[in-house]
Amino acid sequence: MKLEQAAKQLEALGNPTRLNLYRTLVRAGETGRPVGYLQETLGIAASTLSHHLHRLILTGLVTQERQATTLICRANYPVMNDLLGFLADECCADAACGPAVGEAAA
Amino acid sequence: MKLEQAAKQLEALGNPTRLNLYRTLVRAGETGRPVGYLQETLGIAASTLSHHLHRLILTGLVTQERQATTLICRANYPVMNDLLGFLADECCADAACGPAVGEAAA
DNA sequence: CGACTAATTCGAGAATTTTCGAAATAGGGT
DNA sequence: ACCCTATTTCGAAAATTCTCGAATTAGTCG
Repeated sequence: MKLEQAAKQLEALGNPTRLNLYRTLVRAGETGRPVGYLQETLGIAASTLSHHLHRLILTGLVTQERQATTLICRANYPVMNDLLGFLADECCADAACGPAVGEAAA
Repeated sequence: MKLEQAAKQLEALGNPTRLNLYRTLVRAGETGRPVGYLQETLGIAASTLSHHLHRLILTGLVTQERQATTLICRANYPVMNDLLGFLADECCADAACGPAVGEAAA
């Protein structure tokens, strides 16, 4: 069920620490960021970061790739777009949303 | 701080029951839905619904308006769009997102 | 192979969330 | 004014989350 998955992803993003973490990765782009760098940047315990990272990975929002001794984390853009699509999905079905559907005129 | 607010809204949507509730309202559009209708549709205790509704209202995602004896609930589209904007914000700053930014070529 | 660094897992306590039923409140119509 | 229905608030139990430090695992480089 798609709703369950979307809820899991939203929940994953619905924590200040994790949202901050995720945004850092989104900004980093394809380059990604090593776990250690994130730990210093965010200023949280390594175990706490690992926990949050794990949650983001479980939902598919973040991926990891080994590069020598460090793990590079990256935002998974397609998954994010999917989620955005899900949210925007039924929106505008009744106007009052964006200026691109029915134009109910002002 | 915007991030805190976004996290609160995402957290509000990050619960299956609430996401379901919210989507129902999004689909309903400007018409909105009475609390009682939602309660029957979702099949949860009235007090539980009230609690979830309260959270969505606190974050600004949902609004209520009295209509005689019933309360009409509506999705707050502008707030949702704001949230979507926040998420999509720094995305695409590094390509790999949509087919419309940098085209880093394969 | 040995040692060193990077990161995760374990264990645990405090705080928050989720859910419900019962009781209280709110507002309107008769 | 009174009652009736719609909704919220109260109180409370079970489950989950968040955070940390200590110990462990993973993998690389010499």
